[in-house]
Amino acid sequence: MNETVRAISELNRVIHEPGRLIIVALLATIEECDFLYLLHETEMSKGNLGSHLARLEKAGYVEIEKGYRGKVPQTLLRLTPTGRVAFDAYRERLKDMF
Amino acid sequence: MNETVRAISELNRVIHEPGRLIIVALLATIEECDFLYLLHETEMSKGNLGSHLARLEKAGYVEIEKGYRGKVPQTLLRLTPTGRVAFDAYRERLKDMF
DNA sequence: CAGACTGGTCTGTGCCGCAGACTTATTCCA
DNA sequence: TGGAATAAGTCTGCGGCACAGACCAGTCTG
Repeated sequence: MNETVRAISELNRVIHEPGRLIIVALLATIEECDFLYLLHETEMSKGNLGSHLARLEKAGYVEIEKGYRGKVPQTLLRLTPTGRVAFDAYRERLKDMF
Repeated sequence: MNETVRAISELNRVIHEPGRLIIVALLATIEECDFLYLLHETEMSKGNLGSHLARLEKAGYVEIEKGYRGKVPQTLLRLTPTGRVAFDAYRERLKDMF
């Protein structure tokens, strides 16, 4: 098995999925945002976005903080340190690929 | 929608899937090989490899030529020009991403 | 001629991406 | 003040896909 093959087969599948890759890439640059921002930016459906976020949280890559802005509920999303490490590692593997 | 998001959401899903990405990346460098070479190199199961190849053929990215080596059947795999273009485009998008 | 090897194909299963309906709470407006 | 509209998600169901492994047809080997 050559190095390219190894690099690809070791890609982090949680991050590799385009829907989640978008989320992680966004959070990596903007630090923090709310659900609606992601909803508009990604153009996903609410259901899809919600499930991707749940998956990222389960993996320990994203922190989901449910709170209020005034009386309106608001969910804030942040990349965890673990998530950032995983994302950086993912990008390194991509570079190895080519 | 920012540029990174756009680049990711326009990624070619056929190629993006790691199983097929391995196949395409291999074929891009070695030009031609047979089924068993891929089988060993990728460490996939036969069923999985066969279905990925079928999908790539359907997309017009890989050419599957069934023939014989002596009396033993042999299937040769090649990237089509379309496949090469698609792969190059995929890599360009990845570069745009970061 | 039995058993092993080559070179694949077929079938089944379980997970996952995705959309949209549903929910609860608040605010706007006539 | 009652009803529509909006915010902010959650829940449910469907279809498709990745993947493994059983199966098969032909060939070689002892």
